[in-house]
Amino acid sequence: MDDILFTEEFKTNPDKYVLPSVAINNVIFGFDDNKVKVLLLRTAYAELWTLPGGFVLKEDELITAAERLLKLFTGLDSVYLKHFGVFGAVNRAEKERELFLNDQRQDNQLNYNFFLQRFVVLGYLALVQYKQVSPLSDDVRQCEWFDLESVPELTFDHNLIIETAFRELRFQLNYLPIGFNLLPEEFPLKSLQKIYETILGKKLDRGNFNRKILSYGILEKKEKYFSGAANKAPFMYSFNKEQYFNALENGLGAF
Amino acid sequence: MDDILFTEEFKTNPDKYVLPSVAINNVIFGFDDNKVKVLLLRTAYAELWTLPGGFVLKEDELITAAERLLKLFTGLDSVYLKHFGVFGAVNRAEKERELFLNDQRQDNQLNYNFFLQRFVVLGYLALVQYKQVSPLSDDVRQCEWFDLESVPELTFDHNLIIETAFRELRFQLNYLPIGFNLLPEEFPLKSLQKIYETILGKKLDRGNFNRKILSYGILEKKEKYFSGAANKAPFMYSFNKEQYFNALENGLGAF
DNA sequence: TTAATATTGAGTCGCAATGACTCAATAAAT
DNA sequence: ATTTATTGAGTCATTGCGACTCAATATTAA
Repeated sequence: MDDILFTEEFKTNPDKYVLPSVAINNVIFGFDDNKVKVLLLRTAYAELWTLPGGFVLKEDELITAAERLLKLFTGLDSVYLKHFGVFGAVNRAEKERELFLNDQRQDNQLNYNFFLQRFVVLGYLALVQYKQVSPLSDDVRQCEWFDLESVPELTFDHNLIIETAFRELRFQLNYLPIGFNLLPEEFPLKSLQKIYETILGKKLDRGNFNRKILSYGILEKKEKYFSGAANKAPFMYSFNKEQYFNALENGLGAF
Repeated sequence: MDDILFTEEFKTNPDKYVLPSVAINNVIFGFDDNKVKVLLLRTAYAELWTLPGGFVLKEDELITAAERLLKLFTGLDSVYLKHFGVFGAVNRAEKERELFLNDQRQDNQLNYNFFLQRFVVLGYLALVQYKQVSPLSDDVRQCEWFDLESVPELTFDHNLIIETAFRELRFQLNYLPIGFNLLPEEFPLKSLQKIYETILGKKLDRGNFNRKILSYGILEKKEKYFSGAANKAPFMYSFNKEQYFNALENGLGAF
């Protein structure tokens, strides 16, 4: 249970339950409306938004901890989740030190002392299907999707963490299950193309893109249609899971 | 100073000086005699070898801690050094738990309790010029180069850490300053080719390799010669640092 | 002096992939 | 009927790559 974090017992005795000075932050990417999205969390203590995150319970494997947090904030399990970097700058809590000074409410102090410690943050990158996520929303915490291009100023060094995660995403574009994890079960080819275009930051030629992506033999054409627009309905496709992961091993070649 | 680690004061009070439950291990790669080498450390407490490593002093940046350790074990600073993974499995100290039980010397016990804690290890990968390294050797600790293919069983999960580092090395071959950091200032083209062949695990055609590597315009031909063998002396080359790092940004294309 | 050895330069050849195109047929909504 | 975007099926020139060959050169050892 993550919610040990919100008990009095944890606040007075955190090192009994979690690995000291180690924290986890998840950069959760989604894709919708032709834009890369990232899931952020409204903090209780300030106007700043923050990355969903938490700590490693003593009995948890690292990846288990990351999965537990992902589940907490999105409701999902078994999605793509991968460590991509560490963040432990000495001064990464400077901003918070000031913010907390301005909030003298007694019952927050214990928490503040805990959060102002120096942590080594393990960054985990998640790729999820936008529509499947139920962003956490309870009395204290609310999650919301943001366009990657309009992420506001965040707590700690979280802006840096997101930048790093996205650079990793771009770098590994041909080695990560990008489409597979970001798109729903069935999708038109253009959606996949848009993902590549967005991440690469450049336009791709439809014919060439289709020629190439289909040549891998990882897609299956469906008979179903998508409707609603004033044009011919595009064919839907789905990934052949087995062949897809097979092909990823060797990389999909560069776009 | 790293050697705080060897004082009584540190042994009784480690959390005062270093970040608790965080450790660093360096996988230090060199290249000599057409083989990839890795620097290992003889442990005081057992026959097993181990990866050079240590802890993060409270005032250290993470990379500073990794650099400090690299310096301690190799005598070098300012080489290529990069985080490549975390290792924090719950059971990663199982092997040591048994080993330590067999050594009941009183003055080792404090140390043992410290090392048997659960740590999250930050893996750093270093590329160094083999000949420039002065492997640490003092009363307690001795470093030695091992061929990557004949690394013995190591402490903890260090074999896994090395495997992961090498996979990263191969994966990033065209994006890392491989040759630049592994080779001496001047070298014959064949040496560079051998590095690529060794890391990729396959033979490359000389003509094609030279054609490609020279096409990047990152190498400068020197007039000097290398002698000693019963054949025409090869030309020596050196990297044009500026153009090299420029080209790396975009990757060197795949071999 | 000669033989053995590995480096070097300068190519060829065919194949596959890529990027930039074009043209026309099709289906769906207004 | 008109507008719109999807779709299929191409072309074409360029580039890069892998697998080659052939001959000249420098060096050491016999």
